[in-house]
Amino acid sequence: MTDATVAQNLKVACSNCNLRELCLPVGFSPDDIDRLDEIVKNRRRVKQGDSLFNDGDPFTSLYAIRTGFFKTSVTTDDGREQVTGFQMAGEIVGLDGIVNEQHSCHAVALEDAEVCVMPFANVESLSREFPVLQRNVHKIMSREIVRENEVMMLLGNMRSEERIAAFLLNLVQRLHTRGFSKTELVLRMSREEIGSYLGMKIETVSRTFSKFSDLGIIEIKQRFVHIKDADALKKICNPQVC
Amino acid sequence: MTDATVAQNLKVACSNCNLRELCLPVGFSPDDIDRLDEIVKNRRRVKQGDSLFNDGDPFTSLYAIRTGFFKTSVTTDDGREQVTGFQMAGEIVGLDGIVNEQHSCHAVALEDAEVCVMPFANVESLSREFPVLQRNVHKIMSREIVRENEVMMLLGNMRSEERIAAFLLNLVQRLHTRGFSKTELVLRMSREEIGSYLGMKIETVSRTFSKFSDLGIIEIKQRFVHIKDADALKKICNPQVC
DNA sequence: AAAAGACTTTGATACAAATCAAATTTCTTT
DNA sequence: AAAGAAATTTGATTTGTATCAAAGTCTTTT
Repeated sequence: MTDATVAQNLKVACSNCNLRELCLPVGFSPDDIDRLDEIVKNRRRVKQGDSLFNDGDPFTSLYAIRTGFFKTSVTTDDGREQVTGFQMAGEIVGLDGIVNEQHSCHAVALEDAEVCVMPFANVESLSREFPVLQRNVHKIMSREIVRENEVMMLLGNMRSEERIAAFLLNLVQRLHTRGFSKTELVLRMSREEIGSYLGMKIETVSRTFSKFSDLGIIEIKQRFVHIKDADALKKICNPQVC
Repeated sequence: MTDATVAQNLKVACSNCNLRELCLPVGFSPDDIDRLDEIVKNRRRVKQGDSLFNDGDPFTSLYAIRTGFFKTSVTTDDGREQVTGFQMAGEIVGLDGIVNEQHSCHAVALEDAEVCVMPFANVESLSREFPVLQRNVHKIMSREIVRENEVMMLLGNMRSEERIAAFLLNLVQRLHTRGFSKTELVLRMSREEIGSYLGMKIETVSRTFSKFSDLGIIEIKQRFVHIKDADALKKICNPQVC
């Protein structure tokens, strides 16, 4: 362990982390709250473009994102990439590694990031002790399953305009939960990565953004997006109902 | 509780269930194995075409499939259905319900089925007591996340022939694990349901089967499939490598 | 500040799969 | 066993998105 890591350890404390409500359970009793800090071993910085873990890496820990933005992706043997998700502060990555004790996807930082390293052995032992933490871990995994169900619906049933609309609404909603604007956002990922996530080619992503812009639904300048008409986006996602 | 349910309770015993290795952890000590039986409250029969649970139903239990075959699906407000998976004996359904304490998908029996009802409260309390069970529950959820990642790859990146090839190989592999043939299977789902799962229309599913049949890769008669050339299917899934 | 490189947008064309349509086969009901 | 309904297959045509191509914009390097 380097001196830098040791120094960081002093700061590691879930008990007064401002993200706690996002990533850990509420309802811990005041007496037990300090025990929660055992869950995090240390923090780790990941530079933009670097991997937090790769397909095939041995699984040891889950990672709670403190700052920064990640993508996760799977790749075929012949080199095709499918982005499986974009993760932001307060979200957990690494759940894919539990089943085979090794990771089956890549997690790459899309901007400089810092994560809390939670050795899975700690997560499991504390979960046995604290039912509220156990329930939280189960909910996090279940949430991921439900999210992926929704992505399957996007990929299997929706046309490209619906996919982009749903994507923008989802991003801005999650950012809003974190205190950011309801209407403005900065895309941390490239058009290519958006396309990979949504099963579209880069040109189609670009054309769809342009179309929404022409229709006055959004303003878009590079990676900056202003959602001018969220209702229109909702209508596009869900044509019959709205 | 009806008399029928009571009678069934007498038979419910994970400790000598022939599916135990599929659905529950190995490595339980002989002393503890009986405790495992507490996890199942009772069994429930589900007729072909009936729902085990529906979107919106309150979540109380996970279900281990004893016999029969299920599909799970999500639906949009405007009525589009996306099949999210097909489940067979030894597999667990209901994980989607944990996060919001209500189900977000439907589970429908594709043939007469019987499931073990595992109240989630029991699963959680026994998990706290038995680390090997806790680990198993985590693995089951992680496996589902990894499976959905693979489906995202199918839907986002693969063409229809690749999807069908991967689908057939996956089904026959899971059946083989359960002691069935490596080369012959009976599809329990309609062409429509296959198409919904794979993001294809029924006509494309049919054409793709016909093409594989013409190429001598499979024989197909209605729902019966004989895989004559598994290597060819693997080659189709993964063109560069094989 | 110029040059090089990466990323994005826009246009023209091609193609895989969807849609529309009809025939065939299988299953269900009487 | 016949009639009707449902599911599946096959054919013809359309269409949404991919592909190919080129121009434009932004970022990084020298």
